[in-house]
Amino acid sequence: MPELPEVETVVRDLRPLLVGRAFAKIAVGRKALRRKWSRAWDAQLLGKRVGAVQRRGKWILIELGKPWLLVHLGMTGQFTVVSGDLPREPHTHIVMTLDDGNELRFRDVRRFGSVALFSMREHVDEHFLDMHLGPEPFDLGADYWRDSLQSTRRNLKAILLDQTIVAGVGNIYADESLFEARLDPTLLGHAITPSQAERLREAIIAVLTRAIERRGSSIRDYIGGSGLKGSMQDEFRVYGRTGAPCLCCRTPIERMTLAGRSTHFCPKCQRKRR
DNA sequence: ACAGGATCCTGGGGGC
DNA sequence: TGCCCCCAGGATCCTG
Repeated sequence: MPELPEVETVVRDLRPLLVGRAFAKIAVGRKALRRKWSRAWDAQLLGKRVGAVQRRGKWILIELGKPWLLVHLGMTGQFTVVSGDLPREPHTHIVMTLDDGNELRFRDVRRFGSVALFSMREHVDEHFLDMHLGPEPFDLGADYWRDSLQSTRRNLKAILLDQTIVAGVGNIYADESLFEARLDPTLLGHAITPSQAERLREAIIAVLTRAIERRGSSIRDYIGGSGLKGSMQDEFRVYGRTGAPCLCCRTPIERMTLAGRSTHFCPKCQRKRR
């Protein structure tokens, strides 16, 4: 569900509500998330004060002095701070009561998300190294990006979804970026010219930046850290617009499966050229 | 090296 | 109303 813009929005929403707050109480449901909650983490969290809230790729990082909480929203995760008076919605798996009466809640219908505690920041960074998490899209070096594309025979859609090449892009923004760059999603990385690579790099940054300004896309489950929805879904140019006219040339948007994910594109604007 | 499929889950929507 | 099938902002594992 949430890609970089949605995760960034959650982080920006949570930051003012969490920094300086301490955890007074923890309640964890029985159903496991992608990582099982360790009871030992309760004691490590209680009484700790939040020092910082950060994002890396699609990951949320919360500094608690020495320990760090690492959260991934999966497909349907919601991470919000709300008044403790509000009823808990179904599928709320973790509730952390804050010292101001609010609650930090993790809700996730499909439970593809994960929440884990690391005893120190270095362990979080090691975790990212282990998974070979790629650079942030905004820090993508032009040379690194071009070389990454040209050294593989995979198609552009698969490359964009690969978190080890660039972190944070998911199914929606991969499609929107490819349209922005007017590139065919089936083009192979090694066939990309330097100028096409650069166009795609700039397109990713432009699309993600606009999406962050819109607080991300709320299609089904996504809400920000304070419960507000995003509005980027109103500006999709290809994602979810199968059969609808291309906003540039009126050609019906097509849909195909690539890298196991539905892929939306304009067959005319994104046509392969030679 | 890479594509494709299955898996982990739950719920919504469409067709019959 | 019920049932069945397909679909979903992700990531990982296995097969060919």
